[in-house]
Amino acid sequence: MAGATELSDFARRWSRALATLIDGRHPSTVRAMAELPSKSKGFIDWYLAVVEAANLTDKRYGVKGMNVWTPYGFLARRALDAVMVREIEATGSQPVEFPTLIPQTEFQKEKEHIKGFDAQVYWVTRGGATELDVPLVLRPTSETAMYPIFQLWIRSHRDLPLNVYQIVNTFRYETKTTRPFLRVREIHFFEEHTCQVNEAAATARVASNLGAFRRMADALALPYVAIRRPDWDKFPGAFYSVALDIPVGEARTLQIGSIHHYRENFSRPYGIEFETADGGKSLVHQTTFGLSERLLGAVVAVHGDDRGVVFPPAVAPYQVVIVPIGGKGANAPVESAQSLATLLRERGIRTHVDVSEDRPGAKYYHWELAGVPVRLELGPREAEAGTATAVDRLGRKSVIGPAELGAAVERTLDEFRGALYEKALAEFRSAFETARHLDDLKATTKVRALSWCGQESCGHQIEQAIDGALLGTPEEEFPFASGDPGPCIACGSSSGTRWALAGRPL
RNA sequence: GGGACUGUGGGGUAGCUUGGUCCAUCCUUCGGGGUUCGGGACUCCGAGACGCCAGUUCAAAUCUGGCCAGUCCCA
Repeated sequence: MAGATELSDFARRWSRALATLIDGRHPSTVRAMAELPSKSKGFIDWYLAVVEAANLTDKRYGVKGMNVWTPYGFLARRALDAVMVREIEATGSQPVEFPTLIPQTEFQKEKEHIKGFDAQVYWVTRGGATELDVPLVLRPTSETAMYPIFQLWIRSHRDLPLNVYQIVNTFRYETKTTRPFLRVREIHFFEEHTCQVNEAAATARVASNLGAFRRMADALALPYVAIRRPDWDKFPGAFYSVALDIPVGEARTLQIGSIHHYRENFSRPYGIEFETADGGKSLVHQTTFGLSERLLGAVVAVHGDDRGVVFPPAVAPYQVVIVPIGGKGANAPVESAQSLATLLRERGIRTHVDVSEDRPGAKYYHWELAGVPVRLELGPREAEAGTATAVDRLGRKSVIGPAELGAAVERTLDEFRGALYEKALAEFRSAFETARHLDDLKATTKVRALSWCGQESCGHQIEQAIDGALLGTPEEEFPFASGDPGPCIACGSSSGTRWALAGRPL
């Protein structure tokens, strides 16, 4: 009984939310207004409150790790998808979509891979009342779905490279605590899979992916570090893995993406072979590149503040909100606001006019919580003069117009993205510190750059000391890891040492 | 997998120790009216909850058991 009531209430709420989207009223509802905890006082409490208060997600769905994408959250996700699609297609990748279910027989072909995922796959074992002869896996990732087909698609070196990606939902039975966007059981997953003619070409594809990610992260104003994971922490079945990590919250790190070089590890069991130019046979070398809604969580975690979410323009559901202001006998200039919105939309700027009954101050708080990059205030006199007051989400105020309003708004958005990046970069830099002794790692509040000889036993000593993980060795230039690293922090040996990073993954 | 804890309107809570004063408190939210509008206005009216099932009892939000859901710690 209670269940039925909840469901209809739920349905009512969301049909109302969708209606507000369509008719241009608030798509998000401010919840827990006065009770946003402070980000500095407890990162995870703040994070959970913010994603709900800004109405990016509804986590009341009754299955652990599976949350509802609200209209507002979905718009952000769609914008994020657009960034990923734009950048990956710019590197010559094409969209595909493979089925959700994978036969056990295919899933088992690469033995490291299955060992790595066995504990966290969902199984489909029945169709109706019939037990399936071959149980089906709900894809945790799509190697084993795609590669039998790649084997059919690829016959000659002229079929290479094969660069394809898909954005689909994948499933992992997480046993740890789940968090909206950061750790979920139904993952909104971007995965590129490529087949290359040889190892060097695959290595070049990894580099190309790093470039694509650089551009995605720029759009999101997210500083990050690319790290080659130690052997014991690479993707199951990979030759090597490069992770994209950011520091987050209280001395934690978050992996926001990964790029893997498989060499022939999968093409061998799946028989992905081609005829070379000289008539021989050769196995393809494969790579993958994975991202997810964690990027959205990272955007919230990195840019958000005590007032709420802060969206970089690229993923903001609304890039500009116009607040018409009346008073002292004058009506709010709604018409002017609407025509300004039309002008901005014609330039491709996602614009919303807030014509709700709230007072202006309440609207400001609302849209700040929702993370809108730029607010345009439009009073009666401004409407007459053709100007507007622009305030960005970092609180920087300027008067724009009367000429070139559209261009001025574009510039404001762009400068906002730049300022957001600078702010994030300053915090990013202060999250790292060099460590010279194992003792430096104890109770650290920083991600540590340190010297490591490459031996696994030393790696584990480091992990124990920091109560976290040896993240690996920087794959790209990194300010805290340049010059001679000195002797290994664990064994003191000076031979073969490299800079490495250690931290505590969230 | 082992252990601990927690479930009260949409969100956050008071009440639980010591059963009755509770047709359940306060804040927020939601619907409606008036008034207001350059940083969370005010006011009036209205809506909305004891996770589920059993048990103890004259009487259960409160005690007991089971289930479900969630959180944290350990492996």
